[in-house]
Amino acid sequence: MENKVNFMPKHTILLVDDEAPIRDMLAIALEAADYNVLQAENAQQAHACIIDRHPDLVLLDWMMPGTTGLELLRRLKRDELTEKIPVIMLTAKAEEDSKISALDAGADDYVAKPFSPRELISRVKAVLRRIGREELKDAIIVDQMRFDPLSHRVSIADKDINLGPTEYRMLQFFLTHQERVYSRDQILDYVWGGNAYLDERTVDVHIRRLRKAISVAGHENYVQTVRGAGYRFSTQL
Amino acid sequence: MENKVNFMPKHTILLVDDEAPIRDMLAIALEAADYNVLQAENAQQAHACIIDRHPDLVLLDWMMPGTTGLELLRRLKRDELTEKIPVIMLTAKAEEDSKISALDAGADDYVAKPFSPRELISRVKAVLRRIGREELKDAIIVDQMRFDPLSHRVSIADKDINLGPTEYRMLQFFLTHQERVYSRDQILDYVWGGNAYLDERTVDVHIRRLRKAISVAGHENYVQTVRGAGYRFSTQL
DNA sequence: TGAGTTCTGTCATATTTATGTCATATTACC
DNA sequence: GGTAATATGACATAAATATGACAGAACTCA
Repeated sequence: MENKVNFMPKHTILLVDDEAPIRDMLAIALEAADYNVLQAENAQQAHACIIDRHPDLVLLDWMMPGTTGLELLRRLKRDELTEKIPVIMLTAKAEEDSKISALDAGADDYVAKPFSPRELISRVKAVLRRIGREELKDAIIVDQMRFDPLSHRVSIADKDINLGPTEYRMLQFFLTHQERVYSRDQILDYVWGGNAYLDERTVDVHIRRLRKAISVAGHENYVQTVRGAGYRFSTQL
Repeated sequence: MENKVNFMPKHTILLVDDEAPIRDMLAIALEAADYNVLQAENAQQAHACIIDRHPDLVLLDWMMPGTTGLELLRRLKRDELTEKIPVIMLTAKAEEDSKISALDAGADDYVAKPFSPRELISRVKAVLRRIGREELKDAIIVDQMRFDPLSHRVSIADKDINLGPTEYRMLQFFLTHQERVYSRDQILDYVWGGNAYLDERTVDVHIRRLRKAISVAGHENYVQTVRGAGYRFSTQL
């Protein structure tokens, strides 16, 4: 059955396990559940990948040669850049010890092998749901503009604004990353997701569409062009 | 002879315990008290069952091999989908510790073994009464529409509306979760129950059926399409 | 039991809306 | 004024959603 996804951000999941067959098996299951899957076979690769690609969730094997999963987990939670990325630990046995240390170290959940792909996916879903909830809960208000992720509504001066999906994501990105310039490249990465190979000029067009849409009471001026560098959302005009 | 249910639907109770004899004993008692009983012998089964069948209440044994009852309880309370399902913990000893952790973790009540079936059932009743009162029983009124779960009736402008079972559940879901977008996936989860392998487009069709059914005095406009995200029930047009 | 009815999920098709690219205009900066 | 960067409008195409039809399940009621 073709399960076409609507075009909401496919979630990206990084799978870290030293055994290739297990990785492949899980990757297939996850892809069937419509996630983007990245793979790493050791902690170094995994760390690089996390920095690089910002996966939405990490599935981390407990036992690995070299740096163990637990150490990687600790490292992730120590770094501000990565601490928010949810991690599900995969443990070989239902050892009380590992469970406790994993949760202590900040894992969001753990799954004891052997587990069924279905169970894993329902855990993944649950964690993403929970994280998503915490992150996007609050409405963001700037001047007269109200951005409400829960109801997926944007209004300015109490009047609803109609945004296309891309403009919506773009605005959300800007609102959560104000006062900072982003290159077209970065914007493509964040708003379109890592693997979109698009013309950089496309960003310009969507910037224009966004500006047009929020042109009420001068709110378009918050989306600022930074010549030679990119764009910035700033309340300082 | 089928004993026709009076207008109150039977409550469904999930019984989680690793010892089959105890499960059977309790199941008999609960069925005698006119509940539907589901059973699970470990946390995994239980979790799948909860996602799948949405029981009205869970009776959860404290000690089980593998994932313990407490962990399952925590997991349930962390996930929005399941956090509202009331849980009564069953513990082997009247340890103050477990009592406290259980209630801390969000259990609704606590019964120490050994207990009499009668006692258990009165606890179950009490919890259901409490929860039920908070949740299900009041009619919901939106504009001219009246949704009455007790009589299982929906009317608009005093005229009865005919809904299929799925549309009824969908409307109930929307009415209890207004002003918020839900993806097709989430709607499938909530309205159909966890593991329905259905095409996402099916949601569209039922949305259309629901809209058609409530197309009186413009009430269909409250069911709103949010392009790229899902659907929303909102009284703000 | 079986005929009649309602309900469901899936398709194929229509309709609406969004996307990305271009060609061209405009702007900022030297 | 010249040049490179950005803005803008138009447009073909792609994508998402709406709709109508249909066949098989499930349910009703003799």
